[in-house]
Amino acid sequence: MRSMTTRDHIIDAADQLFYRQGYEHTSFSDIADAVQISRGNFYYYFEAKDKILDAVIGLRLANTRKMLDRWEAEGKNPEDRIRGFIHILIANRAKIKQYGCPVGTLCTELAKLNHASQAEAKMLFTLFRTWLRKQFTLLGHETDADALAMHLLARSQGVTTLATAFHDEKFIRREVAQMCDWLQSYTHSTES
Amino acid sequence: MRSMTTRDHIIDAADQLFYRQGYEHTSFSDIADAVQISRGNFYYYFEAKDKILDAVIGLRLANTRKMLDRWEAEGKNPEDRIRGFIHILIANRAKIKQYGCPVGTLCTELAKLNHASQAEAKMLFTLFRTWLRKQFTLLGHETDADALAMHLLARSQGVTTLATAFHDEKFIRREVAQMCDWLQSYTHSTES
DNA sequence: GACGGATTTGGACGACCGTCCTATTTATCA
DNA sequence: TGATAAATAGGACGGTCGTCCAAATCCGTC
Repeated sequence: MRSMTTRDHIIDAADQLFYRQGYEHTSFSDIADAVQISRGNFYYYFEAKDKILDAVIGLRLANTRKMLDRWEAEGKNPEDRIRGFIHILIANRAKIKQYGCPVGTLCTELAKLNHASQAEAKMLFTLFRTWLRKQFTLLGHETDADALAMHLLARSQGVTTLATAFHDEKFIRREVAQMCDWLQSYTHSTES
Repeated sequence: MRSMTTRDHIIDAADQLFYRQGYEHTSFSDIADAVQISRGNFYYYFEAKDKILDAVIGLRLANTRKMLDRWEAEGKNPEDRIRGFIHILIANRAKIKQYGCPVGTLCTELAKLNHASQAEAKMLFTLFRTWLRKQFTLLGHETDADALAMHLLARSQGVTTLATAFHDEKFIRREVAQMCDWLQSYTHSTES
């Protein structure tokens, strides 16, 4: 269907604009300009702005799930997979320096707007949390797997916030190395 | 001067509203309602919205400096002082759960708006960074004092982001305890 | 009590917002 | 090809935004 294509284009454009400019600061005109459709045509696909946000979150959830599944398939062992997670900071360092983490910044913005879709956005975090918890469980840390997952998530989030504020790429690399060390010490300390 | 009082009231109200709702999402009407003045009176004190933001940042800078000076005077030793920094997470846990960190969220928002006052907002982070660096230097970690300061800042920021997303107070306490452990291991490992 | 500057008021302004509506174009298929 | 539906265009709408301004009010001073 061609309509699906247009709809997807809208969601894609909104996804990027919400990330770069924030949800509220992005207007219909911004999205319409990016997709090259008229502003009015918009309501043929979405009845309100909130619905686009929900669609964008849905897209991100789907993409995140796909990515985590891929990591699950490609990573040789839990340690490698977690290291893969840590390294998104480096892979996305350019965008992170400019706009921060797409998940963290969206959740923070929605919290300030007291927006109805906070729960859906939080689900993005939950996806990573659950996945990381699983990896730590596989590493033999059943009892504190969730705490370790949250700890790693927090470390990553903190790095993105400061990297954005200071536009510091070396800082990202340094912290990533430290997180990998932390991970390694954790995986080996229980092996011995 | 009575005019100073009104001006200060405006800045105070804007400070709180910017924190709770975000800068862009806060309108002149919101501030005027909070201060109980007419919307038009606003421009007698500030020629544009940007100027209020600058004033708010200036207020936060002054308050932060005062706080850091107080910590400097009250803390018995560098370790105690850093522990004091870590514990703001617990002292402000209620607000953090709702709105995140005032510094981090402002910097992130301004980055997305590509706002001219990004540098001033970043200075808030620099204040903490410099202060922490000094404490770590006093602890005998001259060479990596700045890296340790940034590390601790990042850890704190990450905790605030996740605490806001998950509204989890226990998580804050757990991470604070961990950060204190981390600090302690750092202070004692070089003493021996 | 009258003057004059400081302060405050409330509304006007243009611009943009999200939303909605009605033509018009495009595609589908009997 | 003509009828029908899907898709698009573009402007109208009410509201709110930041901004500006002229009039009204306050208040210390002579």
